[in-house]
Amino acid sequence: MKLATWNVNSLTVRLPQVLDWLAANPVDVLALQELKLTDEKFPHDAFTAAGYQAECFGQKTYNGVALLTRSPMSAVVRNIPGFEDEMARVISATVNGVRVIGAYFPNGQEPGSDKFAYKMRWLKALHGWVATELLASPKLVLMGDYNITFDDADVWDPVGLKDSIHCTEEERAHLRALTALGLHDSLRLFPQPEKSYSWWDYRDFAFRRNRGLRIDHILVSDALKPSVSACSIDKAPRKNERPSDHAPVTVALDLPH
DNA sequence: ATGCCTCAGCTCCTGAGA
Repeated sequence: MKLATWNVNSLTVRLPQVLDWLAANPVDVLALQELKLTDEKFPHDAFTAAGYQAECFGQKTYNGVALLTRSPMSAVVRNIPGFEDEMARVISATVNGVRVIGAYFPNGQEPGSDKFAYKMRWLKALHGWVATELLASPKLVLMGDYNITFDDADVWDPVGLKDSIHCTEEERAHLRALTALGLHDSLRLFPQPEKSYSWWDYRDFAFRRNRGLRIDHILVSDALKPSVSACSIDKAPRKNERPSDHAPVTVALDLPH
């Protein structure tokens, strides 16, 4: 079973690239973030033709998430139950016995801002909910655009960006609280190239200079960890014309069928 | 550096992203 996550920064603009990527990378599950479109505009037909069913949670202009799967989904849940939120950031479903959560974590803008405070509240709510989910569904994958780096290895300029958004100790403490639930950073279970990032600013030739951050993650639960056989970041779509600023991340699980 | 790109929308500028 292969799963992937990709912040596409407008599905309207990126749909052809998503279809191309799926054709070349026929994963079983793809979590999408930043659709930037409403449910009525979600391209169900295009994904059906590509062999995927979709559950979407759209929103106008900002946010919006979806899950694409080859097998049927059950128990689809939108956002974090019990956490009032105007923004469409989370969609979860059970696929082939695995609980899959796709999430677009808040950006936070700047430490000390209202948006940062919202990010902290959201992270706390996510933690409580995921803890409950793990009890009911030990085989769980939490993947998406976390908008948080784990440590300096995830940052192209750890000195210059120290304590800036995505790199603060407060954000990282929330990320560690998630891993403390028994979740594992899939990418670091395997050797990776030096300076592996999943996002690069559109400006200043950041991709060409590999000035990026690793903020898109796939966390797998204790129960799934022994079955993880690979995890990688696919930089190829970032080289497309009109790319998303994020690259997809893929994980492979060896699960009995 | 109040910049740099990119996207959506009450679209020819602004807000937000990260």
